[in-house]
Amino acid sequence: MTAHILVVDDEVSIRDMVRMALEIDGFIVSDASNAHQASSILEQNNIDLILLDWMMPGISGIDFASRLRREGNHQVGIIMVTAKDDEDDLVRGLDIGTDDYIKKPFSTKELISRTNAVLRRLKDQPNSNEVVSAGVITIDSQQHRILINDTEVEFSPTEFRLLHFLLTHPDRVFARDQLLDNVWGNQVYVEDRTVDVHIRRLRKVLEPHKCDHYINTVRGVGYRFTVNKSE
Amino acid sequence: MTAHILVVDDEVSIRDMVRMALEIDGFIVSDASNAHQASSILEQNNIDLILLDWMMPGISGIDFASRLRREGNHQVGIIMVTAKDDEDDLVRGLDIGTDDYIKKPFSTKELISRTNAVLRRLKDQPNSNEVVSAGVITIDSQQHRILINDTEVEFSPTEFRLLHFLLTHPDRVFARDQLLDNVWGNQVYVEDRTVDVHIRRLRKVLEPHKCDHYINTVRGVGYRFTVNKSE
DNA sequence: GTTAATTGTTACTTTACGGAAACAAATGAA
DNA sequence: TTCATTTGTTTCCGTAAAGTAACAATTAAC
Repeated sequence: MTAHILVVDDEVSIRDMVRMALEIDGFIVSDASNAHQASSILEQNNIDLILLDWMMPGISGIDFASRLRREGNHQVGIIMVTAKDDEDDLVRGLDIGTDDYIKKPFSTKELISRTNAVLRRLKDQPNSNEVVSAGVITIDSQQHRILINDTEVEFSPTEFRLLHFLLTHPDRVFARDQLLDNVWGNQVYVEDRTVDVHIRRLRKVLEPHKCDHYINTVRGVGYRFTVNKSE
Repeated sequence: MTAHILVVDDEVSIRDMVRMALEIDGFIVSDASNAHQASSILEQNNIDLILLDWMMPGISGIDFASRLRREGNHQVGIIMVTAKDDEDDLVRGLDIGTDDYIKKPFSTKELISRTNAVLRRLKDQPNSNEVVSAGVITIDSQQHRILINDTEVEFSPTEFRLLHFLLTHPDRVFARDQLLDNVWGNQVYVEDRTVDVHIRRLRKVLEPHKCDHYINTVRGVGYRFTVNKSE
Protein backbone atom coordinates (compact mmCIF):
# COMPACT_ATOMS: atom_id res chain seq x y z
CA MET A 1 0.00 0.00 0.00
CA THR A 2 2.94 2.34 -0.44
CA ALA A 3 1.73 5.06 -2.73
CA HIS A 4 3.45 5.83 -6.02
CA ILE A 5 3.88 9.55 -6.63
CA LEU A 6 4.79 11.36 -9.81
CA VAL A 7 6.60 14.69 -9.46
CA VAL A 8 6.33 16.96 -12.50
CA ASP A 9 8.45 20.11 -12.49
CA ASP A 10 10.80 21.66 -15.02
CA GLU A 11 13.36 22.59 -12.36
CA VAL A 12 15.62 19.72 -11.47
CA SER A 13 16.44 21.14 -8.03
CA ILE A 14 12.80 21.17 -7.01
CA ARG A 15 12.23 17.67 -8.35
CA ASP A 16 15.17 16.38 -6.35
CA MET A 17 14.14 18.12 -3.18
CA VAL A 18 10.59 16.83 -3.40
CA ARG A 19 11.72 13.35 -4.36
CA MET A 20 14.00 13.14 -1.37
CA ALA A 21 11.37 14.33 1.07
CA LEU A 22 8.84 11.87 -0.26
CA GLU A 23 11.24 8.93 -0.36
CA ILE A 24 12.30 9.51 3.22
CA ASP A 25 8.66 9.19 4.13
CA GLY A 26 8.39 5.87 2.33
CA PHE A 27 6.75 6.82 -0.92
CA ILE A 28 7.75 5.47 -4.30
CA VAL A 29 8.64 8.42 -6.50
CA SER A 30 8.91 8.95 -10.25
CA ASP A 31 9.58 12.31 -11.83
CA ALA A 32 9.19 14.11 -15.11
CA SER A 33 10.36 17.51 -16.36
CA ASN A 34 7.45 18.12 -18.70
CA ALA A 35 3.92 17.07 -19.50
CA HIS A 36 4.97 14.76 -22.31
CA GLN A 37 7.25 12.72 -20.07
CA ALA A 38 4.60 12.71 -17.39
CA SER A 39 2.06 11.23 -19.77
CA SER A 40 4.23 8.28 -20.67
CA ILE A 41 5.04 7.58 -17.03
CA LEU A 42 1.36 7.67 -16.20
CA GLU A 43 0.65 5.10 -18.89
CA GLN A 44 3.35 2.73 -17.78
CA ASN A 45 2.86 2.95 -14.02
CA ASN A 46 0.15 2.83 -11.50
CA ILE A 47 0.45 6.38 -10.18
CA ASP A 48 -1.59 7.36 -7.16
CA LEU A 49 -0.82 11.05 -6.99
CA ILE A 50 0.75 13.75 -9.17
CA LEU A 51 2.60 16.74 -7.75
CA LEU A 52 2.28 19.12 -10.64
CA ASP A 53 4.04 22.42 -11.16
CA TRP A 54 1.70 25.17 -12.22
CA MET A 55 4.04 26.98 -14.57
CA MET A 56 6.01 24.87 -16.98
CA PRO A 57 7.37 25.58 -20.44
CA GLY A 58 5.30 23.89 -23.13
CA ILE A 59 2.13 22.35 -21.75
CA SER A 60 1.47 24.04 -18.41
CA GLY A 61 0.47 22.17 -15.30
CA ILE A 62 -3.03 23.52 -15.43
CA ASP A 63 -3.48 22.40 -19.02
CA PHE A 64 -2.09 18.99 -18.25
CA ALA A 65 -4.36 18.54 -15.25
CA SER A 66 -7.46 19.65 -17.07
CA ARG A 67 -6.62 17.36 -19.98
CA LEU A 68 -6.26 14.41 -17.62
CA ARG A 69 -9.64 15.05 -16.06
CA ARG A 70 -11.26 15.65 -19.42
CA GLU A 71 -9.93 12.33 -20.63
CA GLY A 72 -11.74 10.74 -17.73
CA ASN A 73 -8.85 10.13 -15.37
CA HIS A 74 -10.46 10.90 -12.05
CA GLN A 75 -8.78 8.28 -9.92
CA VAL A 76 -5.36 9.87 -9.79
CA GLY A 77 -4.87 12.62 -7.20
CA ILE A 78 -3.44 15.93 -8.34
CA ILE A 79 -1.74 18.52 -6.16
CA MET A 80 -0.84 21.75 -7.91
CA VAL A 81 2.40 23.47 -6.94
CA THR A 82 2.31 27.22 -7.49
CA ALA A 83 4.63 30.18 -7.10
CA LYS A 84 3.27 32.80 -4.78
CA ASP A 85 2.27 35.24 -7.51
CA ASP A 86 0.03 32.74 -9.28
CA GLU A 87 -2.39 32.84 -6.41
CA ASP A 88 -5.20 34.49 -8.28
CA ASP A 89 -5.52 31.50 -10.58
CA LEU A 90 -5.95 29.10 -7.72
CA VAL A 91 -9.67 28.89 -7.88
CA ARG A 92 -9.56 28.12 -11.55
CA GLY A 93 -7.20 25.31 -10.72
CA LEU A 94 -9.47 23.88 -8.11
CA ASP A 95 -12.33 24.19 -10.56
CA ILE A 96 -10.58 21.83 -12.96
CA GLY A 97 -10.71 19.12 -10.41
CA THR A 98 -7.35 19.11 -8.73
CA ASP A 99 -7.37 17.90 -5.16
CA ASP A 100 -5.21 20.47 -3.45
CA TYR A 101 -2.47 23.01 -4.02
CA ILE A 102 0.75 23.97 -2.34
CA LYS A 103 2.28 27.40 -2.50
CA LYS A 104 6.02 27.78 -3.06
CA PRO A 105 8.01 27.95 -0.97
CA PHE A 106 6.74 25.06 1.11
CA SER A 107 8.25 23.00 3.88
CA THR A 108 8.73 19.27 3.44
CA LYS A 109 6.49 18.88 6.46
CA GLU A 110 3.66 20.62 4.64
CA LEU A 111 4.34 18.61 1.50
CA ILE A 112 4.07 15.31 3.34
CA SER A 113 1.00 16.40 5.22
CA ARG A 114 -0.92 17.43 2.13
CA THR A 115 0.20 14.39 0.20
CA ASN A 116 -1.06 12.10 2.90
CA ALA A 117 -4.29 14.02 3.24
CA VAL A 118 -5.11 13.75 -0.45
CA LEU A 119 -4.18 10.07 -0.59
CA ARG A 120 -6.35 9.40 2.40
CA ARG A 121 -9.30 11.22 0.90
CA LEU A 122 -8.94 9.33 -2.36
CA LYS A 123 -8.73 6.00 -0.63
CA ASP A 124 -11.50 6.60 1.83
CA GLN A 125 -14.31 7.06 -0.58
CA PRO A 126 -15.12 3.60 -1.91
CA ASN A 127 -13.94 1.62 1.07
CA SER A 128 -14.78 1.62 4.68
CA ASN A 129 -18.55 1.71 4.72
CA GLU A 130 -18.64 -1.99 5.11
CA VAL A 131 -20.06 -4.08 7.88
CA VAL A 132 -19.04 -7.69 7.79
CA SER A 133 -20.21 -10.52 9.96
CA ALA A 134 -19.76 -14.21 10.49
CA GLY A 135 -21.63 -16.27 13.05
CA VAL A 136 -22.22 -14.14 16.10
CA ILE A 137 -19.41 -11.71 15.26
CA THR A 138 -20.04 -8.43 13.47
CA ILE A 139 -17.30 -5.98 12.49
CA ASP A 140 -18.08 -2.38 11.65
CA SER A 141 -14.81 -0.99 10.31
CA GLN A 142 -16.09 2.55 9.99
CA GLN A 143 -17.04 2.67 13.63
CA HIS A 144 -14.05 0.48 14.39
CA ARG A 145 -16.21 -1.67 16.57
CA ILE A 146 -16.74 -5.38 17.00
CA LEU A 147 -20.00 -6.76 18.27
CA ILE A 148 -20.43 -10.29 19.51
CA ASN A 149 -24.02 -11.21 20.14
CA ASP A 150 -24.83 -7.50 19.94
CA THR A 151 -22.41 -6.67 22.71
CA GLU A 152 -19.37 -4.55 22.06
CA VAL A 153 -16.10 -6.31 22.70
CA GLU A 154 -12.74 -4.55 22.87
CA PHE A 155 -9.74 -5.61 20.82
CA SER A 156 -6.25 -4.24 20.52
CA PRO A 157 -5.26 -2.81 17.11
CA THR A 158 -3.44 -5.96 15.99
CA GLU A 159 -6.16 -8.22 17.30
CA PHE A 160 -8.67 -6.11 15.42
CA ARG A 161 -6.82 -6.38 12.12
CA LEU A 162 -6.19 -10.09 12.59
CA LEU A 163 -9.78 -10.91 13.35
CA HIS A 164 -10.97 -8.68 10.53
CA PHE A 165 -8.71 -10.43 8.05
CA LEU A 166 -9.67 -13.91 9.19
CA LEU A 167 -13.36 -13.13 9.23
CA THR A 168 -13.29 -11.66 5.74
CA HIS A 169 -11.43 -14.71 4.45
CA PRO A 170 -13.25 -17.57 6.08
CA ASP A 171 -12.84 -21.29 5.52
CA ARG A 172 -9.33 -20.92 4.27
CA VAL A 173 -6.07 -21.89 5.87
CA PHE A 174 -3.34 -19.27 6.15
CA ALA A 175 0.26 -20.00 6.92
CA ARG A 176 1.88 -17.79 9.52
CA ASP A 177 3.83 -15.93 6.83
CA GLN A 178 0.66 -15.21 4.95
CA LEU A 179 -0.96 -13.81 8.03
CA LEU A 180 2.10 -11.67 8.67
CA ASP A 181 1.93 -10.33 5.13
CA ASN A 182 -1.74 -9.55 5.29
CA VAL A 183 -2.18 -8.37 8.84
CA TRP A 184 1.19 -6.95 9.73
CA GLY A 185 2.08 -5.79 6.21
CA ASN A 186 4.88 -7.04 4.04
CA GLN A 187 7.25 -4.31 5.15
CA VAL A 188 7.85 -5.48 8.67
CA TYR A 189 9.69 -8.51 9.74
CA VAL A 190 8.58 -10.29 12.85
CA GLU A 191 8.90 -13.85 14.03
CA ASP A 192 6.47 -16.46 12.81
CA ARG A 193 5.71 -17.42 16.35
CA THR A 194 4.37 -13.97 17.05
CA VAL A 195 1.31 -15.03 15.13
CA ASP A 196 0.71 -17.81 17.63
CA VAL A 197 0.77 -15.37 20.46
CA HIS A 198 -1.73 -13.11 18.80
CA ILE A 199 -3.96 -16.02 17.92
CA ARG A 200 -3.84 -16.87 21.57
CA ARG A 201 -4.77 -13.34 22.57
CA LEU A 202 -7.59 -13.34 20.09
CA ARG A 203 -8.94 -16.61 21.45
CA LYS A 204 -8.69 -15.25 24.96
CA VAL A 205 -10.91 -12.32 24.11
CA LEU A 206 -13.34 -14.50 22.19
CA GLU A 207 -13.49 -17.17 24.89
CA PRO A 208 -15.96 -15.47 27.23
CA HIS A 209 -18.31 -15.20 24.27
CA LYS A 210 -17.99 -18.85 23.34
CA CYS A 211 -16.72 -18.26 19.86
CA ASP A 212 -13.05 -18.98 20.18
CA HIS A 213 -13.74 -22.20 18.33
CA TYR A 214 -14.14 -20.16 15.16
CA ILE A 215 -10.37 -20.11 15.00
CA ASN A 216 -9.00 -23.52 14.05
CA THR A 217 -5.44 -24.68 14.24
CA VAL A 218 -4.33 -26.63 11.21
CA ARG A 219 -1.30 -28.43 12.42
CA GLY A 220 1.78 -28.06 10.20
CA VAL A 221 0.12 -25.39 8.12
CA GLY A 222 -1.41 -22.51 10.00
CA TYR A 223 -4.78 -21.19 11.07
CA ARG A 224 -8.28 -21.04 9.67
CA PHE A 225 -11.41 -19.11 10.54
CA THR A 226 -14.71 -20.90 10.21
CA VAL A 227 -18.10 -20.68 11.85
CA ASN A 228 -18.96 -24.33 11.23
CA LYS A 229 -17.60 -26.30 14.08
CA SER A 230 -16.14 -29.49 12.72
CA GLU A 231 -14.47 -30.94 15.76
CA MET B 1 -30.08 23.47 -4.97
CA THR B 2 -29.87 26.72 -6.89
CA ALA B 3 -27.69 29.05 -4.89
CA HIS B 4 -28.82 32.49 -3.82
CA ILE B 5 -26.19 35.15 -4.35
CA LEU B 6 -26.08 38.70 -3.03
CA VAL B 7 -24.19 41.29 -5.08
CA VAL B 8 -23.07 44.36 -3.15
CA ASP B 9 -21.58 47.23 -5.14
CA ASP B 10 -22.22 50.97 -5.28
CA GLU B 11 -21.97 51.13 -9.06
CA VAL B 12 -25.19 50.19 -10.74
CA SER B 13 -23.48 49.17 -13.99
CA ILE B 14 -21.36 46.57 -12.23
CA ARG B 15 -24.31 45.23 -10.27
CA ASP B 16 -26.28 44.78 -13.47
CA MET B 17 -23.42 43.14 -15.30
CA VAL B 18 -22.74 40.70 -12.52
CA ARG B 19 -26.41 40.01 -11.99
CA MET B 20 -26.88 39.17 -15.64
CA ALA B 21 -23.89 36.87 -15.77
CA LEU B 22 -25.00 35.00 -12.67
CA GLU B 23 -28.63 34.71 -13.76
CA ILE B 24 -27.65 33.30 -17.13
CA ASP B 25 -25.84 30.63 -15.21
CA GLY B 26 -28.93 29.81 -13.18
CA PHE B 27 -28.24 31.54 -9.88
CA ILE B 28 -30.80 33.48 -7.91
CA VAL B 29 -29.46 37.01 -7.46
CA SER B 30 -30.21 39.84 -5.06
CA ASP B 31 -28.31 43.08 -4.99
CA ALA B 32 -27.59 46.01 -2.73
CA SER B 33 -25.77 49.28 -3.22
CA ASN B 34 -24.42 49.59 0.32
CA ALA B 35 -23.73 47.67 3.49
CA HIS B 36 -26.92 48.72 5.19
CA GLN B 37 -29.11 47.37 2.41
CA ALA B 38 -27.02 44.24 2.30
CA SER B 39 -27.63 43.61 5.99
CA SER B 40 -31.36 43.70 5.67
CA ILE B 41 -31.32 41.40 2.64
CA LEU B 42 -29.14 38.97 4.54
CA GLU B 43 -31.62 38.89 7.38
CA GLN B 44 -34.60 38.29 5.17
CA ASN B 45 -33.11 35.75 2.80
CA ASN B 46 -31.11 32.61 2.91
CA ILE B 47 -28.05 33.89 1.11
CA ASP B 48 -25.36 31.40 0.14
CA LEU B 49 -22.71 33.75 -1.17
CA ILE B 50 -21.92 37.48 -1.18
CA LEU B 51 -20.01 39.20 -3.97
CA LEU B 52 -18.75 42.20 -2.10
CA ASP B 53 -17.12 45.32 -3.49
CA TRP B 54 -14.00 46.29 -1.64
CA MET B 55 -14.37 50.04 -1.86
CA MET B 56 -17.77 51.47 -1.08
CA PRO B 57 -18.85 54.80 0.32
CA GLY B 58 -19.91 54.48 3.94
CA ILE B 59 -19.13 51.07 5.38
CA SER B 60 -16.49 49.50 3.16
CA GLY B 61 -16.64 45.93 1.95
CA ILE B 62 -13.80 44.86 4.15
CA ASP B 63 -15.47 46.31 7.24
CA PHE B 64 -18.75 44.70 6.36
CA ALA B 65 -17.16 41.30 5.83
CA SER B 66 -15.18 41.40 9.02
CA ARG B 67 -18.27 42.46 10.96
CA LEU B 68 -20.24 39.54 9.57
CA ARG B 69 -17.59 37.05 10.60
CA ARG B 70 -17.19 38.64 14.02
CA GLU B 71 -20.90 38.31 14.56
CA GLY B 72 -20.56 34.62 13.98
CA ASN B 73 -21.84 34.36 10.45
CA HIS B 74 -19.53 31.75 9.05
CA GLN B 75 -21.94 29.91 6.82
CA VAL B 76 -22.24 32.53 4.09
CA GLY B 77 -19.50 32.61 1.46
CA ILE B 78 -17.82 35.93 0.71
CA ILE B 79 -15.94 36.85 -2.45
CA MET B 80 -14.26 40.24 -2.37
CA VAL B 81 -14.24 42.29 -5.57
CA THR B 82 -11.30 44.69 -5.80
CA ALA B 83 -9.97 47.33 -8.15
CA LYS B 84 -6.52 46.57 -9.40
CA ASP B 85 -4.72 49.08 -7.23
CA ASP B 86 -6.04 47.67 -3.98
CA GLU B 87 -3.82 44.64 -4.29
CA ASP B 88 -1.74 45.47 -1.26
CA ASP B 89 -4.70 44.89 0.96
CA LEU B 90 -5.50 41.51 -0.48
CA VAL B 91 -3.86 39.52 2.21
CA ARG B 92 -5.72 41.45 4.83
CA GLY B 93 -8.96 40.64 3.06
CA LEU B 94 -8.35 36.93 3.04
CA ASP B 95 -7.35 37.07 6.66
CA ILE B 96 -10.76 38.35 7.70
CA GLY B 97 -12.32 35.15 6.56
CA THR B 98 -13.44 35.84 3.04
CA ASP B 99 -13.39 32.87 0.74
CA ASP B 100 -11.84 34.37 -2.35
CA TYR B 101 -11.33 37.60 -4.24
CA ILE B 102 -11.64 38.80 -7.83
CA LYS B 103 -9.73 41.66 -9.37
CA LYS B 104 -11.51 44.16 -11.56
CA PRO B 105 -11.81 43.95 -14.45
CA PHE B 106 -12.83 40.32 -14.54
CA SER B 107 -14.40 38.12 -17.17
CA THR B 108 -17.80 36.57 -16.55
CA LYS B 109 -16.11 33.24 -17.02
CA GLU B 110 -13.80 33.91 -14.12
CA LEU B 111 -16.67 35.18 -12.03
CA ILE B 112 -18.71 32.03 -12.57
CA SER B 113 -15.73 29.81 -12.01
CA ARG B 114 -14.83 31.34 -8.67
CA THR B 115 -18.43 31.46 -7.54
CA ASN B 116 -18.90 27.77 -8.23
CA ALA B 117 -15.64 26.90 -6.56
CA VAL B 118 -16.53 28.71 -3.36
CA LEU B 119 -20.03 27.28 -3.29
CA ARG B 120 -18.64 23.80 -3.74
CA ARG B 121 -16.24 24.27 -0.86
CA LEU B 122 -18.99 25.63 1.37
CA LYS B 123 -21.31 22.77 0.64
CA ASP B 124 -18.87 20.28 2.06
CA GLN B 125 -18.71 22.07 5.35
CA PRO B 126 -21.13 21.40 8.15
CA ASN B 127 -24.44 23.00 7.28
CA SER B 128 -24.70 25.50 10.01
CA ASN B 129 -28.29 26.59 9.93
CA GLU B 130 -29.59 23.79 12.06
CA VAL B 131 -29.81 22.71 15.64
CA VAL B 132 -28.21 19.37 16.27
CA SER B 133 -28.10 17.32 19.41
CA ALA B 134 -26.78 14.08 20.76
CA GLY B 135 -27.34 12.82 24.26
CA VAL B 136 -27.47 15.76 26.61
CA ILE B 137 -25.59 18.07 24.24
CA THR B 138 -27.40 20.48 21.93
CA ILE B 139 -25.63 22.73 19.45
CA ASP B 140 -27.37 25.71 17.94
CA SER B 141 -24.90 26.81 15.30
CA GLN B 142 -26.90 29.81 14.22
CA GLN B 143 -26.86 31.21 17.74
CA HIS B 144 -23.40 29.73 18.17
CA ARG B 145 -24.42 28.22 21.45
CA ILE B 146 -23.97 24.88 23.09
CA LEU B 147 -26.37 23.63 25.71
CA ILE B 148 -25.66 20.71 27.99
CA ASN B 149 -28.65 19.64 30.00
CA ASP B 150 -30.28 22.93 29.03
CA THR B 151 -27.42 24.92 30.50
CA GLU B 152 -25.22 27.02 28.28
CA VAL B 153 -21.59 25.98 28.26
CA GLU B 154 -18.77 28.09 26.79
CA PHE B 155 -16.33 26.74 24.24
CA SER B 156 -13.45 28.32 22.39
CA PRO B 157 -13.82 28.59 18.59
CA THR B 158 -11.74 25.52 17.85
CA GLU B 159 -13.42 23.51 20.58
CA PHE B 160 -16.75 24.54 19.15
CA ARG B 161 -15.91 23.40 15.64
CA LEU B 162 -14.35 20.18 16.87
CA LEU B 163 -17.32 19.26 19.02
CA HIS B 164 -19.72 20.25 16.26
CA PHE B 165 -17.95 18.07 13.75
CA LEU B 166 -17.75 15.08 16.05
CA LEU B 167 -21.35 15.41 17.15
CA THR B 168 -22.61 15.65 13.58
CA HIS B 169 -20.60 12.58 12.59
CA PRO B 170 -21.23 10.25 15.47
CA ASP B 171 -20.22 6.61 15.81
CA ARG B 172 -17.39 6.92 13.39
CA VAL B 173 -13.67 6.92 14.02
CA PHE B 174 -11.63 9.76 12.62
CA ALA B 175 -7.88 9.75 12.32
CA ARG B 176 -6.12 12.87 13.52
CA ASP B 177 -5.43 13.90 9.93
CA GLN B 178 -9.05 13.60 9.08
CA LEU B 179 -10.02 15.78 11.99
CA LEU B 180 -7.44 18.35 10.92
CA ASP B 181 -8.90 18.36 7.42
CA ASN B 182 -12.44 18.74 8.60
CA VAL B 183 -12.10 20.99 11.63
CA TRP B 184 -9.01 23.04 10.88
CA GLY B 185 -9.46 23.03 7.09
CA ASN B 186 -7.23 21.51 4.49
CA GLN B 187 -5.27 24.67 3.87
CA VAL B 188 -3.63 24.86 7.25
CA TYR B 189 -0.93 22.60 8.46
CA VAL B 190 -0.60 21.81 12.11
CA GLU B 191 0.85 18.89 14.00
CA ASP B 192 -1.14 15.71 14.46
CA ARG B 193 -0.67 15.88 18.17
CA THR B 194 -2.42 19.22 18.33
CA VAL B 195 -5.61 17.24 17.94
CA ASP B 196 -4.84 15.42 21.17
CA VAL B 197 -4.49 18.66 23.01
CA HIS B 198 -7.80 19.97 21.74
CA ILE B 199 -9.52 16.70 22.52
CA ARG B 200 -8.15 17.09 26.01
CA ARG B 201 -9.45 20.65 26.26
CA LEU B 202 -12.82 19.54 24.99
CA ARG B 203 -13.00 16.75 27.56
CA LYS B 204 -12.02 19.16 30.29
CA VAL B 205 -14.97 21.40 29.47
CA LEU B 206 -17.33 18.44 29.16
CA GLU B 207 -16.14 16.80 32.36
CA PRO B 208 -18.12 18.89 34.86
CA HIS B 209 -21.23 17.94 32.92
CA LYS B 210 -20.45 14.22 32.97
CA CYS B 211 -20.40 13.77 29.25
CA ASP B 212 -16.71 13.61 28.48
CA HIS B 213 -17.22 9.90 27.95
CA TYR B 214 -18.95 10.73 24.67
CA ILE B 215 -15.46 11.14 23.24
CA ASN B 216 -13.75 7.79 22.84
CA THR B 217 -10.10 7.19 22.17
CA VAL B 218 -9.50 4.45 19.64
CA ARG B 219 -5.89 3.57 20.13
CA GLY B 220 -3.83 3.46 16.96
CA VAL B 221 -6.62 5.01 14.95
CA GLY B 222 -8.07 8.22 16.32
CA TYR B 223 -11.14 9.49 18.10
CA ARG B 224 -14.85 8.76 17.98
CA PHE B 225 -17.93 10.50 19.31
CA THR B 226 -20.72 8.31 20.64
CA VAL B 227 -23.48 8.65 23.17
CA ASN B 228 -23.70 4.94 23.85
CA LYS B 229 -21.34 4.13 26.62
CA SER B 230 -19.91 0.70 26.08
CA GLU B 231 -17.45 0.37 28.92
C1' DG C 1 -1.09 50.04 25.70
C1' DT C 2 -2.37 46.40 28.84
C1' DT C 3 -4.67 42.36 29.76
C1' DA C 4 -6.88 38.21 28.81
C1' DA C 5 -7.94 34.40 25.79
C1' DT C 6 -6.83 31.27 22.35
C1' DT C 7 -4.00 28.15 20.02
C1' DG C 8 -0.06 25.38 18.39
C1' DT C 9 3.95 23.22 19.98
C1' DT C 10 6.95 20.91 23.09
C1' DA C 11 8.33 18.15 26.82
C1' DC C 12 7.31 15.11 30.26
C1' DT C 13 4.41 11.27 32.20
C1' DT C 14 1.61 7.41 31.92
C1' DT C 15 -0.40 3.58 29.71
C1' DA C 16 -0.68 -0.61 27.39
C1' DC C 17 0.56 -2.95 23.15
C1' DG C 18 3.45 -5.90 20.76
C1' DG C 19 7.43 -8.98 20.09
C1' DA C 20 10.29 -12.42 21.68
C1' DA C 21 11.94 -15.76 25.06
C1' DA C 22 11.02 -19.49 27.85
C1' DC C 23 8.59 -23.18 29.25
C1' DA C 24 4.58 -26.42 29.05
C1' DA C 25 1.59 -29.22 26.50
C1' DA C 26 0.27 -31.70 22.58
C1' DT C 27 0.96 -34.21 18.56
C1' DG C 28 3.01 -37.44 15.42
C1' DA C 29 6.60 -40.63 14.07
C1' DA C 30 9.80 -44.27 15.15
C1' DT D 1 6.94 -46.23 24.67
C1' DT D 2 10.45 -42.38 23.52
C1' DC D 3 11.92 -38.60 20.93
C1' DA D 4 11.39 -34.67 17.95
C1' DT D 5 8.51 -31.24 16.35
C1' DT D 6 4.79 -28.22 16.58
C1' DT D 7 1.73 -25.44 19.12
C1' DG D 8 -0.15 -23.25 23.48
C1' DT D 9 0.67 -20.18 27.10
C1' DT D 10 2.83 -17.05 30.26
C1' DT D 11 5.88 -13.52 31.37
C1' DC D 12 9.00 -9.81 30.66
C1' DC D 13 10.45 -5.54 28.77
C1' DG D 14 11.19 -1.92 25.31
C1' DT D 15 8.66 1.33 23.10
C1' DA D 16 5.00 3.51 20.56
C1' DA D 17 0.94 6.00 21.51
C1' DA D 18 -2.04 8.78 24.25
C1' DG D 19 -2.61 11.94 28.36
C1' DT D 20 -1.24 16.06 30.39
C1' DA D 21 0.75 20.41 31.62
C1' DA D 22 3.58 24.22 30.70
C1' DC D 23 5.20 27.55 27.35
C1' DA D 24 5.29 30.90 23.63
C1' DA D 25 3.14 33.30 20.12
C1' DT D 26 -0.85 35.30 18.33
C1' DT D 27 -4.93 37.47 18.62
C1' DA D 28 -8.87 39.66 20.61
C1' DA D 29 -10.74 42.56 24.18
C1' DC D 30 -10.60 46.35 27.17
